[in-house]
Amino acid sequence: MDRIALPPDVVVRRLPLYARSLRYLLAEGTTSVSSQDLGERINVTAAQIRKDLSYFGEFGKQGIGYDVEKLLGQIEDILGLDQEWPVALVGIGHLGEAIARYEGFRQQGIRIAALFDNSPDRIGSWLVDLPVHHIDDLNRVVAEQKIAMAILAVPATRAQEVADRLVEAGVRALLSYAPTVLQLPDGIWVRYIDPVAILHSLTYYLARANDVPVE
Amino acid sequence: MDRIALPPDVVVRRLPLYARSLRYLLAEGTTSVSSQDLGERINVTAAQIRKDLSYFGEFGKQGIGYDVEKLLGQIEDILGLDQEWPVALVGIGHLGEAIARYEGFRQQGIRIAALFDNSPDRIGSWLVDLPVHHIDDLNRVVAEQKIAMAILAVPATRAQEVADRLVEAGVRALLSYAPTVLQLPDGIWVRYIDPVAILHSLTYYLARANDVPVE
DNA sequence: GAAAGATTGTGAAATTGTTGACAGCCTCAT
DNA sequence: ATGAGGCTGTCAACAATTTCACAATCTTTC
Repeated sequence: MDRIALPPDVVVRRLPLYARSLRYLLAEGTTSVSSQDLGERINVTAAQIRKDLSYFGEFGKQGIGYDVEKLLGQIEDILGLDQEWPVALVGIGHLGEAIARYEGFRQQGIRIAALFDNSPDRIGSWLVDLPVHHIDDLNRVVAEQKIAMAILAVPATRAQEVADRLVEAGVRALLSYAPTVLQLPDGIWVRYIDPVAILHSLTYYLARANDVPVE
Repeated sequence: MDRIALPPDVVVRRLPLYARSLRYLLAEGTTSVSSQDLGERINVTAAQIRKDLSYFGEFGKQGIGYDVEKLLGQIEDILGLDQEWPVALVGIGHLGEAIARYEGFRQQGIRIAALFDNSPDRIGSWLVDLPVHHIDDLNRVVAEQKIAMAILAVPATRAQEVADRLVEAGVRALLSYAPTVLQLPDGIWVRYIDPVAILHSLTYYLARANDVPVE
């Protein structure tokens, strides 16, 4: 059986950017786009786009390019965005609240489906039409709602413990905002969002900008 | 003149993680650590840590490892964290507010120094001891406070325009939360935080988890 | 309906990043 | 003092990723 090579993770991470750009193109009424044009919009080379897509099949037409709507649909299918994904949000502080209120998820196949916290002050309160559950209800709610993905917005000190409980409850993919690296079993996917680390990597270049004259 | 190779950007991005882990070790009272131990904490191989550090000098002792406090100080110096960096925050919606209120920045050399928005409702109001400026005051405030870095928390539709104005005002590094790729001149550093894109890359694996049996 | 122009998909080459492996050094125990 | 054990820094091998470059194919024009 002739199996195509599995796409590397870097490629999988770029697909959502392609999809996003195609959505903008579609909204602008553009019906067709070349790898060149698409690449210029997102600062990626045309060859890279073509190569990336080639991991999944053939989507373009020689001499023409890609049909925007069709390619978007195909990438969304690849990403599993033909269905809506219910997501648990754990940690309802300032950040958790901002995440819960963010409109951008729902429009893109992600539905914040359940909120959790451990503070008695917050449990039982409502936020954007959802009740805040105690974290002890994780197993039940995750099972009931068939939740496979979670967002962690808890303090670093609690992150590992919460992650363990999420995994035990059956969650298989995590997006953590906590500034700590989680130790998780195989088969669980994690990504991190860490603005402090990002800013620290930027200060490196700013601090050195004066040292390194353009020669 | 014997110049050492410039560190690749991947390496610069990892330094803040090393620094963060060293801070935890320091807080735990650990005085010395090997590349092996450090690596296990953050899921990075020992060889990678040693190689990464080698771009910047020699910091360890054979047979012993690294002095936690000293290495932390050295990495912070490399990253330019021996000084405090004032940062402009543009866009004071739910997200901007959560960012402004986040305590994690200040403790790590990043000071949210000025807030900007364009909504008359918000301008003039105060948030964590800072007034919200109109975005037209960008040039003045950025110059006055010697701001070199900014966080964008504006809608995607406004992001390019705001980024252009920031660059014109003299900002040289940007962290954008807007789901769009910015076009900026050379010499300006940008990083993106895009939770939707991240979740979409995770749905790929979840959607395929059933297809791909572990063989 | 033939030629010109555009653009894909893809092997091969080039580049970039990671890991292996070990000489050399340092400390501690005897 | 000397030997054993532990660990760094680095060169070289390896792996992953990106880019090149071009045959194949489609559309448009004349």
